[in-house]
Amino acid sequence: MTTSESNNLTDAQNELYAWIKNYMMEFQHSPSIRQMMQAMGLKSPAPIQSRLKHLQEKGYISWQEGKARTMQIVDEIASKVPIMGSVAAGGLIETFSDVNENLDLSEVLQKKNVFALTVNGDSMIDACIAHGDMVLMEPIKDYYSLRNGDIVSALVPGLGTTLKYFLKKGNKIFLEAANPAYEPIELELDQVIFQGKLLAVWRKV
Amino acid sequence: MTTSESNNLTDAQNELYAWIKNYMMEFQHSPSIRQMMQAMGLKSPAPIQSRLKHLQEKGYISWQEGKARTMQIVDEIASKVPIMGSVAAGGLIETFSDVNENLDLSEVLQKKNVFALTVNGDSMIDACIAHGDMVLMEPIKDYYSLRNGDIVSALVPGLGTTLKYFLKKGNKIFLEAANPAYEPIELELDQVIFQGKLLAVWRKV
DNA sequence: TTGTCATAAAAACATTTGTACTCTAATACA
DNA sequence: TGTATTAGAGTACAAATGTTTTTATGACAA
Repeated sequence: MTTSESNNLTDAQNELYAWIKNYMMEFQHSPSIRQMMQAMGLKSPAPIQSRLKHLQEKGYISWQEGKARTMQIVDEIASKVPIMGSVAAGGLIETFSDVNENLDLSEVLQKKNVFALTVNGDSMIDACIAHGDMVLMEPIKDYYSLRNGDIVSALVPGLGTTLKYFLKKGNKIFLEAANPAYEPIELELDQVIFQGKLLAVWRKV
Repeated sequence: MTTSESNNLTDAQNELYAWIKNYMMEFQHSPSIRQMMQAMGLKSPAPIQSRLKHLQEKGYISWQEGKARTMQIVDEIASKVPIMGSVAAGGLIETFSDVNENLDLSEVLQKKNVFALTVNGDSMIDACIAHGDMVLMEPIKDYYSLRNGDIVSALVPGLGTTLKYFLKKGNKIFLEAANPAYEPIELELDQVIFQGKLLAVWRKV
């Protein structure tokens, strides 16, 4: 039994596990044993079964016995992460409690036609949106669904696309930065195209 | 053909589609036709076949012909979002280009044992981590893997868990806030337990 | 060597499962 | 009212697939 990784899997098991995760991520369903057989360069399904059994015993995967392509990756996969509690950023009071909630990122991603934009510049820095952040946006179906204070990406012809607070006063529209160094932009409704409304911010360190 | 939703599906198709999405989200694999049949309260697979065909024709799902449980939801599901370009937050220069990259949140989530914490307070505000944000953390296997400048969640016995910059100077460890209003905490190595290292920040609006 | 263990191949088997076909009931429409 | 269309039930079938069994091979320790 040769192991090279720091987990408790053999090389063969590791290779299979990695392949499975990849396949399932790409195709949204489980591969069949014969597919895995081919991918691993084997000529019989038996070795795969054995490896799968080990992976299952060690808690990496599970499946419904006798049912085709019913594997599951046991890991909290995809978009759910356990919330372990809260950290004080200041007060130093809270402690790790084993709250068993999950942060579900897919909640946001499931909306129709969500798209992402890379943030360029620091005009929204006071809203804690920094240069390099990814903002997840929802297409704006209806101008009237916008509320004062929403953060929107707006296309101002001749100027480009910008991320700003939306503010409506009477017939005027103001695009305000969250950084006092930038002046608000005053516009008529027909001078601006609203592309999206901010749903979430994502920053990878 | 009775439709009630705003999309172009019949009620029956809508119900099935919703059920499928749910099933696949929960089990990480495709249901079989007979499972759908039961879930829809039908006694024959034919109607499901027909509904699936319609869902496929309208671009909602796809599958590999003849292969069991190989459905896919066509939507950008789960953790990938198309990156539509960049927005100026300041300069007003960039324009929507149809860059065809994807923001892949799962890249971070795939790491082992990632967990999330709710941020309490404003001591990291200058690092653009605000009260209420969720921080995604990676467990720290090895103290020596920490680099100066990493953001860590640390348990200081008697004080609690806190989110701070990690800084090591000689034998001393400093936990520094990203807010000048807070004093750095000076500690010995054995006075602190490092729980996690910051991978990403998530803020839902 | 000998025996044990794990892995791989090969073949066979039973079940699950997608698909196709026919028939009936319900519905829509002229 | 009658006809066309659609949805559902029932059945049958072939392919895909998980599972089992038997045998062979190589590594390793006694």
